[in-house]
Amino acid sequence: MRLSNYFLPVLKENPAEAQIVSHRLMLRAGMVRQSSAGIYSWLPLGLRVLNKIADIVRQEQALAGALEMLMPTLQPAEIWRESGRYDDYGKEMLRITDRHDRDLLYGPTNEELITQIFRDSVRSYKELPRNLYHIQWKFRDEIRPRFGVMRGREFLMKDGYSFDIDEANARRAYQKIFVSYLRSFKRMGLQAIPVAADTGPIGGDLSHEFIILAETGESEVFCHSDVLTQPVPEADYTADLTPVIDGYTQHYARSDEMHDAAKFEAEVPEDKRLTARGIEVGHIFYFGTKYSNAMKALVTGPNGKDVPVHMGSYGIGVSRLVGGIIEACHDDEGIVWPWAVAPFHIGLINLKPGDDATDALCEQLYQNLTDHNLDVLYDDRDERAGAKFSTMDLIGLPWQAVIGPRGAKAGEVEIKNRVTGEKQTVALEAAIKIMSQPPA
RNA sequence: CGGGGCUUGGCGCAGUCUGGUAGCGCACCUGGUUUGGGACCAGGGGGUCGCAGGUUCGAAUCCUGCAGCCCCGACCA
Repeated sequence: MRLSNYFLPVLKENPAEAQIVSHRLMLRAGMVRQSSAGIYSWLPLGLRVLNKIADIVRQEQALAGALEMLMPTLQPAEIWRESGRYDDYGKEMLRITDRHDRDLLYGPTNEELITQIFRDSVRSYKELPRNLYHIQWKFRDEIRPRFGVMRGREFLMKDGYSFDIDEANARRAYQKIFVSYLRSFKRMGLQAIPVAADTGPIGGDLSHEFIILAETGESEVFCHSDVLTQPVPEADYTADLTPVIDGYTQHYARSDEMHDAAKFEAEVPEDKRLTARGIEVGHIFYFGTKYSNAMKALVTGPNGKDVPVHMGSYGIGVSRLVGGIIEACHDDEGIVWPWAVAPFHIGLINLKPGDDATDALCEQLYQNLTDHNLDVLYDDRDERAGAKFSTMDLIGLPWQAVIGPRGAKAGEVEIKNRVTGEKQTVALEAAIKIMSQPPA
């Protein structure tokens, strides 16, 4: 992509309304614009990151056997009355009336709708297990939206739902998603800590929040530091996952909501106690037959009797992750994107557009990198060098490639590692080779 | 919803106390000089001061009401 053709409205100064770093940087880097409180437009650069995160989620969901679908944002009130949540949900739910005076709502989550779809289509245990998910915009009319996209009212969420014949099978479905979440966050360059979460009226041990560490996080995490060194498993979903899950869950790990100081001190040796702040980016739980009972989602079992299906639901805050990743990955100059979610891999800076040799070498490198399936943002604008450097640092692409008249004459490219700031001057071919890989 | 703060060109702000008809920096446009870390000079365009009402000869400034946004708390991916 040529920057001269792109829409990248960067801000030199910090917008007054943005208090936390990810919000400031997202506005400054031209990723989002606020529409109203907690509601954002995603500009081209921001949308690229959002899509990269969603694609990682998609790939990992597919490996775990989940199927993508797409449900609408607007749902009829009736099914929520069936489950009993229409009244329970309160003011957080945005209610809408159409021209025929029918009650609709902008979905804050999709248990009811997926349960309706499932019950209308599945009759036999032989069609189980199933795991269906979608990535769709949600709306929760938060009392106080804040922190940019981290706590928006409208947000993009991957939400998945599993259907099984009994609790034992549901537990297995839960484990698969547990593993897929560990893998997904890892691929995004994040260290996620699964912490025990409140299971509500269902009880049991099958609810976990996934929290990434960040200074500005809203949650406080208390855990055994060995949780941080647990291996992220291979995507082998035919294996017994229990040992992997136990590796994580055998140690104390809780957020402030569930924290038990006495238990923490009793179970965790002093030198292993980790207390840190974090951001909740995922939440999974098993809720048994809560919705299948209320909404009569029954299947006929092997014995010929109808039984309600056992369900679980699994959420990842896709739009929140954009902010979360920035909270975890930035420095004084701007964002420092992990390779896997970077909007572009490489920022190519032409220091002197109009200079024939410089233009030619830039074009050549741009073409070669693109041919290697790398995403390149080529700054071909007629701007001063300093402005280009600052913009590139701000938007945080993993590699910067700088070509000016000096280098063009020698056929050399200066490449900069955005993570370390380290620069080296190399020949064209070597530059391509180096920048094909994530910076160390 | 409770507490606090803010609202003046695209962005960041001053002016409000002590009413006199709007200013600064950045950005933008034109010309020139510059050109490896957010250039310089000259010229120029753009706001009636969140909205509504009131007081006054006169309101960004005083009064009343409303709205939006931000921060702290209770709630959430």
